[in-house]
Amino acid sequence: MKEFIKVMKALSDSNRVKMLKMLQRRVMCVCEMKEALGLAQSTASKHLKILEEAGLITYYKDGQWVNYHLADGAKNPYTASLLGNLRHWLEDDPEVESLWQKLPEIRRENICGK
Amino acid sequence: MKEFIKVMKALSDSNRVKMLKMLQRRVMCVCEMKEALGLAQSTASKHLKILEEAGLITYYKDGQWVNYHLADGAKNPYTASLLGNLRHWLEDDPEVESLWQKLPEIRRENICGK
DNA sequence: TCTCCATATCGTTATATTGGAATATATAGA
DNA sequence: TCTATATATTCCAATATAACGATATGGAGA
Repeated sequence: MKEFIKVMKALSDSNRVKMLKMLQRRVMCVCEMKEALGLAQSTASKHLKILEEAGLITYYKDGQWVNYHLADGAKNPYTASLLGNLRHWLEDDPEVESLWQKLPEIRRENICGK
Repeated sequence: MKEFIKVMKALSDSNRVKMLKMLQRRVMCVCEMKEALGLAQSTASKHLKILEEAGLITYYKDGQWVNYHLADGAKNPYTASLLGNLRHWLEDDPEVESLWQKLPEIRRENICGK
C-alpha cells in the first residue's frame, strides 16, 4: 500500500507529470528541466528525486551532469503500467504540447554555464 | 492535465484507496465505510466526495442511505484504466485483506441507528 | 408539521507539500 | 590544489490536505 501511495503522490503534481512527458521524448539533465518548466534549480532537483524514489525515473551520471530518463518499471509493480498509460495519456494536453514544442531549443550547452 | 491530477490526488490517500478496494466487493453506504475504516462520519463523507469528483465512484440514493459504487469509467478518460488496474493491484495487501475479511460483519443495520 | 437519522458541510487544528534562496557536495579542468 | 559549474540539501514561508467535532440538510415516518 505504502509503495502504491508513493507512486500516486509522485504523479499528483503537474510539474512532475510534465517532467515525465518530456522524458518520454528524450533524456534530460536538471538544468534543462528547470529551464523548460521555469522552476528554481532546487525545486527541479527535488521533484526529480520524488519521481526517482517512486521508481518512475532513473539516472546515470556523465561527468558533472546527471541524466534522467524514464524507468523500465521493473523496480516497482505499478510503474510499468502507469508509464505505459502515460505514453498515450495527455498526448493532446496543451501544456504538454507547448513544452514539447520548445524542447529542441532547450539544450544544456545554451542554458548551463550562463 | 487538471483532470488527470485530480484523479491521481484522489488515489494518493490510503483511506480512499481502501474505499475503492472495498467497493470492488460490494456497494456500501457512508456509515459502513466509516465503521470499516474507523473514521469520523464527516471524514468518510469527504473522502467519498473526492473520489466521486474524480470520477472514480458514483452513488444512488435509497431513502436516507447513499449507496456508493465504483464508476464505469466512461465519465473520465483515466478512471477506466485505473479502476481496471486496481482490480489486480493490492490484491495481496495485508490492510486490504483484513478489511475484506471483516466486510461481511459490517452491515448498515448493525451500525447505523445505534 | 415534527422528529429521527443518514449524510453533507463548516470551522478549526495538525501535518504535509511546494516553492525559492542559501548553502553544501561533487566533478572537470587549469 | 584551486576554481568553476551542475546538482543536492537545508531552511523557511505559503499553501494544501486530513482529521475531528459541531452544525446543517434532506428524506421517512409518526
